[in-house]
Amino acid sequence: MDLLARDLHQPELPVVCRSCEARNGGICSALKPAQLAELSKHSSRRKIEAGNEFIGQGESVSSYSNILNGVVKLSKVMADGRQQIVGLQFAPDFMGRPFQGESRMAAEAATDTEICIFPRRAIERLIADIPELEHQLHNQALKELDEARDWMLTLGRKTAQEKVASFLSLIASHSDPEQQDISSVFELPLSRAEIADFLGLTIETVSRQMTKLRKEGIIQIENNRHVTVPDLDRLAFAAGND
Amino acid sequence: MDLLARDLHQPELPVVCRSCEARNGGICSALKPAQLAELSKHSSRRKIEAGNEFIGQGESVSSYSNILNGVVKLSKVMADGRQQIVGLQFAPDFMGRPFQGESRMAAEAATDTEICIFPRRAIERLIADIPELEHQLHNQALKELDEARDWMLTLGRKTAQEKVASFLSLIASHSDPEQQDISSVFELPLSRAEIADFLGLTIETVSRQMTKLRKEGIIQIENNRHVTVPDLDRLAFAAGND
DNA sequence: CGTACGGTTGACGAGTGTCAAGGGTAGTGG
DNA sequence: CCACTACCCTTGACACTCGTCAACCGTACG
Repeated sequence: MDLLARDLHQPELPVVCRSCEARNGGICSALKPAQLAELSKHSSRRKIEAGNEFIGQGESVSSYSNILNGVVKLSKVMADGRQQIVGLQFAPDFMGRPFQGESRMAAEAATDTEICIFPRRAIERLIADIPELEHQLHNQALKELDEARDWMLTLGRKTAQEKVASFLSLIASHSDPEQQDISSVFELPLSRAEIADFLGLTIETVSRQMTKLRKEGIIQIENNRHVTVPDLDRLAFAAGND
Repeated sequence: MDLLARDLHQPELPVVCRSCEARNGGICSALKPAQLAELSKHSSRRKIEAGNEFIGQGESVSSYSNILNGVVKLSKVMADGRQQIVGLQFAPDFMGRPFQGESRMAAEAATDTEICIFPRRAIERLIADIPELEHQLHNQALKELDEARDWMLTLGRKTAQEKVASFLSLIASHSDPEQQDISSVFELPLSRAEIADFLGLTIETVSRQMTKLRKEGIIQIENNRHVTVPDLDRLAFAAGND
């Protein structure tokens, strides 16, 4: 509400940005309207269907983007096919690796996703001009570093059941920003195979642990993807977060 | 040589910094002599013995530091005592988490270590003034993020033998900057217990895999800590890096 | 000489992976 | 409307890697 009002008083704000879901949380919040206008001239929206890989591992990257909605998975693959998801990104995260031409992992839309694409050159010019922008990107990098290290603990030291519970906790925390006090209801953005690749397990083990959590009453499952968590504290406990 | 010559032509360079091992690689390389002089007024050197924990998990942090020499391990502990090392830092890495008062992990000297300490306020003032400094820190964060994600693949998808070989490869790559083409000789900075905590294994499994690599001729071991790798390519292959 | 500590080795068992079969649902075509 | 297929998920039986428990070794140190 407040934000819409502000928009009315800033008629110079680019039209395409006015209704942007990511403008207030993403990197664009570091930009002044004039700068946003300049950037928006070079940017474009794009819808990506679930399952679509839009950056390949080892591929050269000529653009950056903001996630407007949806979930993107970042994954690494070994030569023999073993795969590990090394990060999930949600709106309004920034994607792309400043100061590096080549991606060290693949990016794939886990759900239907919409992104706002900026050419590489435009972003790098802006970074040079606007310290606040680099500050924003730095903070996002630090956030992702924290998440990666938390997940290292999960991968290295937790049991299969704790891993699955940790994953469900993670998704729950990204689903219900408002009523995540006690219970939570959400759609899983990943298939069982993807969850396995995120947790360093097999499909079968993920499935068994989901069943076990269900039988213990910690979660309810409908349609494989729709999950209800009646008591988030119990789930956190099952995840090993005492 | 060249750098020493430059120092002679910049007499305003702080005395304590002139012989600093980290000055040309660490964050200090982003500073002009005058800024370095200002910062050095508030900085101090400190030696830390191996095994000494100097930042506790959940502790508030009032200072940042550069590693001058030695190896520092960053680790997380679960409530029941399970532990995971989430990063190793070598000279001239910067330590400390900008824009966050509390550490989410513990920092402990793995070997005898020397660091250069800066008060929190001084660094944060400098960051605000010098965009290049934030750029430097941003780059270090991105480097650590890459390393963390590489390690996620190791933790989630590699076998015990591949994990141990990966660890040895990592150490080798940080030991012999000059002759790491074919073979490598180095001292392990971590005990078996610490290696286990880094790899998400037990001491016994690490020990067994070391023995196995030794019997296969991929490594030679003396005194538990002294390791020789006759063929780094073979080690990389054993680590799953084809 | 005794103790402490870190590392190795062996025997055994638990947890997770592998392989295989089967169930549920959606989409397709007759 | 009903096969028929394809896909994802679940479940079971079994195997194997890795963890657990215990004994032992070598070195450092008092």
